[in-house]
Amino acid sequence: MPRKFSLLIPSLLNFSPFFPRCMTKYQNQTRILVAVDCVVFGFDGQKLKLLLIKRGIEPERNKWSLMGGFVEPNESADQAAIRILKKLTGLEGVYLEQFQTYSDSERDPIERTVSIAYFALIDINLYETQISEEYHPEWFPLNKVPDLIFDHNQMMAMAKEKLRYKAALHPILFELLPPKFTLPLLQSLFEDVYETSFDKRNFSRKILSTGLLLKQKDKDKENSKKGAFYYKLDKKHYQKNFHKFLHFIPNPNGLI
Amino acid sequence: MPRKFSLLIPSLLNFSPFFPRCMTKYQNQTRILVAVDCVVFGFDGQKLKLLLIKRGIEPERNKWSLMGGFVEPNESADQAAIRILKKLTGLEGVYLEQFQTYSDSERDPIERTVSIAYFALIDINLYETQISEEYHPEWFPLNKVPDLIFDHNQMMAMAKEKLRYKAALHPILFELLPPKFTLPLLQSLFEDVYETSFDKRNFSRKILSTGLLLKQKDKDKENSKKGAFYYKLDKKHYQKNFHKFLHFIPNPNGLI
DNA sequence: TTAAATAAATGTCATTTTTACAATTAATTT
DNA sequence: AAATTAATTGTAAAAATGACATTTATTTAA
Repeated sequence: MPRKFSLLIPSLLNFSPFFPRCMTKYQNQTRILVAVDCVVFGFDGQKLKLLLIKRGIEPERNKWSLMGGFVEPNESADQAAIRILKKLTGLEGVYLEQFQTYSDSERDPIERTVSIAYFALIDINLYETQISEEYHPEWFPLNKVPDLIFDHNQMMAMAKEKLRYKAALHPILFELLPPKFTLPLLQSLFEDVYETSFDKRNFSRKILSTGLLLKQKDKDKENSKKGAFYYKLDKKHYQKNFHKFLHFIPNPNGLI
Repeated sequence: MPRKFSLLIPSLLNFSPFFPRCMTKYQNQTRILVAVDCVVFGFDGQKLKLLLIKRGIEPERNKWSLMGGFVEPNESADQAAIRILKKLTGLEGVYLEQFQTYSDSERDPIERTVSIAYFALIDINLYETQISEEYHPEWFPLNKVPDLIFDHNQMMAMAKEKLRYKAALHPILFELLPPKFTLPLLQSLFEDVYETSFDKRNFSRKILSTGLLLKQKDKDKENSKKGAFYYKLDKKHYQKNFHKFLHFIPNPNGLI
């Protein structure tokens, strides 16, 4: 005969005014530290990069890690992730998505901690280094990410996988670009994310057929003689169609 | 100047043998109850259904809820979900997927609890009622699910969404069927999941083109005069191609 | 036994989407 | 004015999709 679930048995004793305040209402249950960790992606025009911080203290001194922190008493994990991301990058309103919760009982050697992992996509141009010098953050290209603490390697690998998966179907990679961008830049971003190359003609046809982009009248003249037209996201169309399957990568098998 | 993250500051005091055992190593942090909740799907041949349990005690007595329980000291959330699912259904080795962690500080009125939500797909034929009579479980068709406790309505809605999303791209709905099934049965499952109807010819062409199904020599004679051939999953092909995009639902927009 | 009824199985054509592939254009540099 | 560079654009074949009806196997009723 299985034990009843404790979830179903809150202690009625707690309603007594004489009951010590430090006792909580579900009895005989283990309370666990809950943290969030953020896998922060950025794109510098050449490579997809990850923002990491360096631990200044023991244990694991000088090892790199994802940016994280504990969930505080009156905030949700989403709010904690937003707070932590702001602390690291100075940015608010960035694309942030919860992708997996890590709960192995041994994952943090100091004390058991459940970590709710998020990935963030930021416009790297808006990132200002000085804001978080305290944490010695650095950007690493994905193929040069150092060994990370705890299970952060695994988190990073899964975040990358989720990014590839989602970007094949939904217009999330635009979150990594500045408000005005060119098609060649967009293509190089996709190519770096999927570690492959696409045919220019097919790529632009696919992208433009979504109707998400508005061609601008001015060009980027920095990167070529001819110059490439800028595009902007059609914000309304973008928000409306974000959750639709857009199939940016028609046949992503083998790439994901 | 922002405070340092506590994650980075484990207390060295803990290494002292004189330090009280009840103190933990990350100081001044709030520990929180961590639970898992399972959204259990089954298909009875007609309708997609959800397995719910009825609370026998206050508060929220007589209200329905998802099956859940606290994560225990030496288990991961995955292990907790497996344990709880076995307690409810008697089944092991079922398809189980973590889909979202709910952490609103007010989500459980008794005491703050973070819940890691899973959805499970089971072959309803293997489910044996008597195993968990303790919880008064019942199957509900998706359109007749009663009001649930806490944020379980939200969990259920998101689980349904994730199921639809994933089933459009990957062969997960087979997990709801017995080892031998007919194409008409499979189609009625897809139709119920997406609340729509598909053309028989196009549906079977699409399904068979994946190469996942092996036609059997015998027929199901229960549901029609002519009888419909049984199919089985090609296990090797299934495992190999599970994560590929198979596009079962070619244009799922509007359905998801 | 024959006919009627039922649901399963199957095929084709038009349309759309995808893939593969190369020439032209705009601007700068020599 | 010619050469260079990278952006822009088009087309045809192949594959996938969507729309649509007839044939087949079997049981039941006449």
